Amino acid sequence: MSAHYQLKPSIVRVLLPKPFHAPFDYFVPKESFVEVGHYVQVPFGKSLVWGVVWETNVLSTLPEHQIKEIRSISSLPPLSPAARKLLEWTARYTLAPLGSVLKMTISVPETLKESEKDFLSNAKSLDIKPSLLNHDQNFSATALKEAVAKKEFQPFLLEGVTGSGKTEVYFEGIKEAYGKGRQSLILVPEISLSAAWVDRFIDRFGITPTIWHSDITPAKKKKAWRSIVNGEASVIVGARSALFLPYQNLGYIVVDEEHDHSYKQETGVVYHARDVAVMRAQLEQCPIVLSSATPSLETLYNVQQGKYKHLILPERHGVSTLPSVTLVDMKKVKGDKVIKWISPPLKEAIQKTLDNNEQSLLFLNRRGYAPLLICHACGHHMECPNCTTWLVYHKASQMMQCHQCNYSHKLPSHCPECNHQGLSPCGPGVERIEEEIKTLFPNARLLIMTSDTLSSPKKTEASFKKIHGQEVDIIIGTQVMAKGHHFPFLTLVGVIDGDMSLGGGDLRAPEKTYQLLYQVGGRAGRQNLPGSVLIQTHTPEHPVMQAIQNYDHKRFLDLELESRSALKFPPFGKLAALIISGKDPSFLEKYVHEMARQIPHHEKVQVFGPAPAPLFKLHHWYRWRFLIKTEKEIGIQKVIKYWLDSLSIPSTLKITVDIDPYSFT
DNA sequence: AGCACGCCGACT
DNA sequence: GTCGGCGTGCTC
Repeated sequence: MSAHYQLKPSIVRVLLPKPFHAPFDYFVPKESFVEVGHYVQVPFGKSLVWGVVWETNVLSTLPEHQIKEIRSISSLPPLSPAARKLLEWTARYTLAPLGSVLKMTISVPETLKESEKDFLSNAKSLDIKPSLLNHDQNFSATALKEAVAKKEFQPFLLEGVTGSGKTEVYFEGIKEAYGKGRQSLILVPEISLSAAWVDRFIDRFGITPTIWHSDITPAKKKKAWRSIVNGEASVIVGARSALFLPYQNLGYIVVDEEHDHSYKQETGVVYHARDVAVMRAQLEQCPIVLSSATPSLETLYNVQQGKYKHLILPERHGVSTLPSVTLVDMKKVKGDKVIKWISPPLKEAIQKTLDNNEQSLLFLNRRGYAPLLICHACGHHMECPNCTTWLVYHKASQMMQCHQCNYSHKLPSHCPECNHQGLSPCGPGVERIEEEIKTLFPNARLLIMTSDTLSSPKKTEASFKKIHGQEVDIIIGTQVMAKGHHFPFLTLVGVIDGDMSLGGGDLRAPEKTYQLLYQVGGRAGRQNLPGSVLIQTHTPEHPVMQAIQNYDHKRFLDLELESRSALKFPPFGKLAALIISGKDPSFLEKYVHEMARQIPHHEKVQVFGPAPAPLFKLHHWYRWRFLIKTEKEIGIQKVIKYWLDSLSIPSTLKITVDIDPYSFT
């Protein structure tokens, strides 16, 4: 319709970055023209909000006086069709409101203000050093470069042991995309976006990539967003949230450490960045590389199904070799009264490492001194008032702390229940290991690395400096130090409690344990020093322990696939969790049983529950859970939507849907 | 998500 | 008498 015949102002639908499932209707100002994808500012309630035009030439069902007019239109390039499709797919898949998904794209609304001027382009061209790739690396790199050049959707699994040079291989794809004038997106797990990674990138390409994660400064965020939307940024490195940015011409995606569980967003829009990344690549028609030493079961399955191409780097690049892995059977050493948490073989290995002037790392994924404190007299356990958890005893700070909600109070001198004096710690935390090490090796120089001691980038940097400067003999740490860092003089890794992450009825527990042990073990023996790993375990016969000892990832995955196949768990079926939470426990309990009466019945759908969630009380909220399992061909989202639509959910309760749950808390 | 409206408890 | 707690409902 031409403007000439238009009697009334046209109406468009504008999606707002707020938790609504549908866009809102607005008039287009006279003499103005908007297209789908344009960023527009509209009056909404009492304020002005930036949103995105989702539909044009709309016939509104609303009376005219209820429709307001668009206030301003941004001159920035519109959100691309691929990006819009990605948002719609994500909303459908996760059952999140479309507007909430858009919020991840419009994460810096201030930058849309018209007054914002682009700074003079400071984009520098890549200064690429020639790469020295071995035969296997070269083969893989060529495959990636060809796929980038063809600009077609193709997922790759790039698999190679720690130190095999995966990064150098996927860097080649960046080079190719850059040459074709297309953007590259490298997703990394939050913690591994370290200065070391960026330095490596700069060393190779001579420029600083555009960095994106949740805690860069607002000014940097604005600058990054703007350079991405106008196509100036050529290489973007970011955490999972970087996936929803408004790229103009994405030509290459890498998901580094693709098995890492931090890719799963657990709050707000519950999504798995690896899965969304594959969808984005498909919509953008570009290749995607999933890189890992310990690929996830899902990815391996997709390789087996022929959906992903498999690129393998079989050897460690250079001269270093993989560390030897020894299992220490704790059932056999238990009788020894001398032992607290460090077994004789581990003690011996630490001594040997000290004698060689090399470094040891003791890994225990538990902060504080003891996970629980019990009263001698009445057996009272100190519990968090907000959550269903024990308060962890932190000896250094003399505090009792909840690791779920951060509630804490001073260590009481008497039992709060019976006033008896004498509370005894149960189980170990890193502080307790430190205590034992101090008595065993009084002259060794220790360093504790947990989120408590590495609370700022400065402290983290100082710690790594100490390690590199060989000012430390024994490092005791939780998983914060398990990833991505190079410790050139570290030759021994001791895992205090190898079984720790195996319990808890979580279907991914064995896989998680394997990946964690592999990652931690991978810290040992880089450069020219051979490394060894000692894992203390009560279940040395467990397939996870056997696989770790023999580096037999393949056999382990086959076993896992077999057991998941038998139970029709993902990837052989679909799984979702529904968490219903509320502040009034009796009202909540009544309601979840009401919900149970509305459970949809279908031969290919199973619903388990309601059951109190594993963390029944969290941050003052009570929680119940349903698990939904369906056959593969069933749209699990539709089943859940049908169920939820049949209910009228009281506003005092909150329901969260988790498709493909990873965390079972 | 914000923000306003509205109905009950403890304060100058 | 009012200040303010948060339950409820609406936003084109």
